[in-house]
This record gives sequence, structure tokens and C-alpha cells, in this order.
Amino acid sequence: MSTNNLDNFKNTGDYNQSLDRGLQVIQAFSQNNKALTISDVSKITGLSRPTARRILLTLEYLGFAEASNGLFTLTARTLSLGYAYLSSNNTWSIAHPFMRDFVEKTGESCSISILDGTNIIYVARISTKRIMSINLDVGSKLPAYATSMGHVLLANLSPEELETYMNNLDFEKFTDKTIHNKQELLQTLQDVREQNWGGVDQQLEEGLRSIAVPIRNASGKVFAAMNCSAHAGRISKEVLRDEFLPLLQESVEKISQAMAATNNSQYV
Amino acid sequence: MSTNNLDNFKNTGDYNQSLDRGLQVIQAFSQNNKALTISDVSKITGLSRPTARRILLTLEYLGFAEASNGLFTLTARTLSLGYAYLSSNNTWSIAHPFMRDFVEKTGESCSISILDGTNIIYVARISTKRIMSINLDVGSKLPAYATSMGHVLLANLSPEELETYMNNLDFEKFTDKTIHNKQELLQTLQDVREQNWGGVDQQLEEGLRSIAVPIRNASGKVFAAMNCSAHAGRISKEVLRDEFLPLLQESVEKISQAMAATNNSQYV
DNA sequence: TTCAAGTTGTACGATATACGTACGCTATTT
DNA sequence: AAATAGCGTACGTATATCGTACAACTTGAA
Repeated sequence: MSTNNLDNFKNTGDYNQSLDRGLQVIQAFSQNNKALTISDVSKITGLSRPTARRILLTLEYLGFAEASNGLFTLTARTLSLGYAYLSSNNTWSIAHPFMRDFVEKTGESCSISILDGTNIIYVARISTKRIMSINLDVGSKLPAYATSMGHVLLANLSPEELETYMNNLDFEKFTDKTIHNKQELLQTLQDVREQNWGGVDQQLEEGLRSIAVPIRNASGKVFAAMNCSAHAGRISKEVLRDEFLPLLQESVEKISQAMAATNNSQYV
Repeated sequence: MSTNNLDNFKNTGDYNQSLDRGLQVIQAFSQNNKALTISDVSKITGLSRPTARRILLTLEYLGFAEASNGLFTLTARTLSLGYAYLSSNNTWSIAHPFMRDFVEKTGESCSISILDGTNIIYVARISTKRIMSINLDVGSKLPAYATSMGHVLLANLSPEELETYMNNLDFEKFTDKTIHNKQELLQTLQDVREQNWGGVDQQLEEGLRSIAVPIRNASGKVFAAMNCSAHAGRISKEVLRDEFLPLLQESVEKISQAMAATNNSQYV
């Protein structure tokens, strides 16, 4: 997408190639890539080795990376980049007390996410016991089509946006319940749109089910979703729908009101 | 520090100026700078306006920023930069269950931070009720000298490292109890070193007190600190020290063992 | 041992990249 | 109407950035 010829921003004088490449290097580090050599980074990013080296050394110089006998790792300072977003955006801290309230009542985890391309990104999370194999935190990304929050967010896209999403989509079968074709997904989204909530049962991971509702701004546009996720062996689909869903809806109602009260023009 | 003449990394061919500048722009966004114009960013960073513009447009193109009638804001995608660190470092997710356990027992918030220059950076946090005026989250920075975790981390620096820290220090008086001179700080650190825990009473903010203990790796080196913070009107200093401190020490002991068990060479 | 394949650093010349100055435009304020 | 402050952009320059190429080193296999 960013490499095709139609992409002419890069040909304007406004494109900063080095910044793009530097951010690519930061993102090369992940769950599977904890510590990387210069050559590793070069391979992952497609940058030449000297370029990868220069970027890594610069990140080290700036305190965002550390090198120890040839292996580079990111430092906690990298977190402050993400925190630049959180602290410049008080929207989610408004939601926190209501999320805590929900967690106290139900004993289960509660999260808020927004759509970013084909992924949802967690922007707020209050977790109780750990139930997933991977650790979820603010900043985590998950594929939208396999999550309840993703369904809620996708269901509220415009037809054009949904079309774009569908065209950029690759299905991966996480479990045997994972949605893996467009027809199935479109049907699910239709249901979500009608009932105004979404539920996913072990489509992302065995033993994990969740339920989600949209968060709307003052003008009614959906810009985020909030969910409750629980262990499938402990919480039935019925409990999730009949007991937790009303609480979730109630919490979101309060959050919307609190956000409207702060008059945050960003989401009007 | 990074602008003086002795700083010769910048004169090597390994320094990538544009990346440095781009990261500066991201960090220009903060609590007080939620939405910035091109000129704002230019002033804050000291970059020329066209340069600031090129970087902002590149960030927008890459999806890390959004522009709406002249005002730029960061997007949630920025979080994924910080998450690149978290997901490439499983150290803190090991600590989470023990932190949750502590929070359940005490009902108060629990955090882990590491030292980054003169600041502590939060790398893990389980919060209960909100007690501070600013919202703390993973990625938050606070000045080390005004926090209990900061004291614990500073107390365990080598004399040379502490010397460097002291030389780069500017005291700010947050409350009338804030430590504001080197002698006082050094004395406090001496006490912390001897008792192996630190406590801060309303030095960062009125009505907030906390207590912290060091987290050591297998070879005994302190690389992080864990604390419990509470509302001063609700939890006395004595409760904090006599009831919560032992629980905190117990939790840290378990965390150290769990980390050692994973054989994480990064912290040996 | 020797060879091959992997890593690393770095020199260097080419040029694409990024830069800041300068200018013209618009909007708001005084 | 003048002044201020924001904006975009053209442009020529300079330099920052690039990739190729080469040398040194390590490791493991033959």
C-alpha cells in the first residue's frame, strides 16, 4: 500500500523518509522479536544494513534502545512516545472510573479500543485475572474481525469504509470458530448493527468469550467500543448477555455523558 | 546535554538527524499540548516551521497524527510504538498477577517503575480509585526525587551514577514537603539504603503518600521499584509501613522468584 | 585445518534528501 | 488600514543520508 506508484505523497517534498524508516525500526521489535541484531532489523524492515545500523545507533544515542553484545532491545523510554498520545488525550482517563466500577461489579476485565486500519488498538484497559495466552495492554493490537469490539466498530463504518476494510483483509483462523470469509463477517456485522452490541465466542482464542458495545460521541457517531471479556469455562454466553451486557450499556451511557460534559470538541 | 560541543556522536556519520527531530515532535505533544499547530510544534521543538510541517505531514501520512483545521493531534497508533517495548519485554507481564494480588488484599494502587535519566517511568500499574490530579499510566514520567520509587532507585545507584544524577538535577517544589536540596535528598537516600524501602509523604502532591521497595535481579542488582500509593486522608503512614510494606515486600519476593524462574538473561 | 556463511564496522563517492530563507496569501485583530 | 500571525510553497544550497564495497572477525561444517 505504501510502496505502490499511486502513492504520491512520498514524491512530494513533504515526506520525511528517515523518520518513516526510524519508526519502522521501532516497530520491528515485537513479541517474537525481543532482541534484534542489526542484520535482523535490516531483514525485517527491508532497509540496507548500514541504514538499519545508523538508525539503531541513533535510537541508542537518544535512549530509546540499548545494545548489549550485538543485540539491540528497546528501552522503557519508548513507552513515553505512546504516553505522549495518552497524556495529550484525556478522553480515556474520563472512562477509567466507570470501567473500574464495572470491573468491581462483575469481576471480569473491561477494555476500550478504537479501529486503526484492520486492527483494533486498546486505548484503556482494566484487567482482573489473566485469561489470554498473550498479555493485553494499552497499545495492543488485535485483528478487528476476530474480536467483539472489532465487530462493533466495523458494523458502524460507512459502506465505503467497510468496503476498504474488506479489500485489505486477510483472514487467519485462530480457532475453529474464527470467522474466515467475507459473507460470514458481513452477516455478523449486520446482526451487530441491528442489536447494537457484538459478541464473540472463542473466535480469537479457545476458552475466551467477550461482549462489546459502541461508544458514541455527542452527535451519535461511534468512535470506540468497550467490552467485557471472560473465561468461557467460567462465564456462560447467557450470563454475559443477560447480566453483563446491561451493565456494560449502563457504563457506556455514563461515559458518553461524562465525555459530553467535558465538551471535548475532538469528538463532536 | 545533547547540544553541547562535547557531544560528538552527532558528528559521526551514524547520527540520523531526521529521526531525532521526528521523535522530538512526537514528544512535543503532552498534557498541556493536546492539539498543536505547525507553528506551535516549531516553537516547542526549536525546529524551523517548514521542517516541523514536513515532519507533521509525514506523521499524518504514516497514521501517527491527524490534522483537523490546522490542529494536529496524535493518534492511538502512537501507542503501538510504546507497545513495541512492552510486547518485546515480558518482564513486567510476569509481575502483573502478583500486583493484582497485592491490590486485592490492600485495595490500593500498585505500580512498578524504572529509572530513566532523572525521571522514573511507569512500566506496570494496577490502579484502584484515582487519587492523583494527573492520570498515571504505563509510560508516565515523574521526577525521581519526589517519589518513593525514585528514592529506592536512586539509593541503589553507584556513587558515580548518583553523582551524574545530582549534577543534572533541577528541584521543583510541588508541595511544601517536597525535598528541594541535595543535602536533604542524600540524607533521605542514605536512610532508604539502610532500611531497604522508601516512603514519601505528600512530597509530590498534597494528600498522596506512598511506599516503595526495590526489585532485584538474580545477582542482587536493583533494576526496578514497586510501590503502593494511597490517599493520605484515608491511609496513615503507620498503616502504610506496618501493614502494606510487609505485603509489598512479600509480593516483590515472589516477583523476583518468578522472574528468575523464566531465566531472562536480560536481567542477570 | 580450510572453507563457507554468518556477523560486524567503515570508507567513500554520489545524489537524493532535507534544509531554511524568502515570498505571497489569508484571516483575525487593533 | 496596518499589524500580527497563521498558512503553503518555491527554490537553491548544502549536507545529510544512502548503498556499494571491502576488510575483519566468529562460528560451524567439511
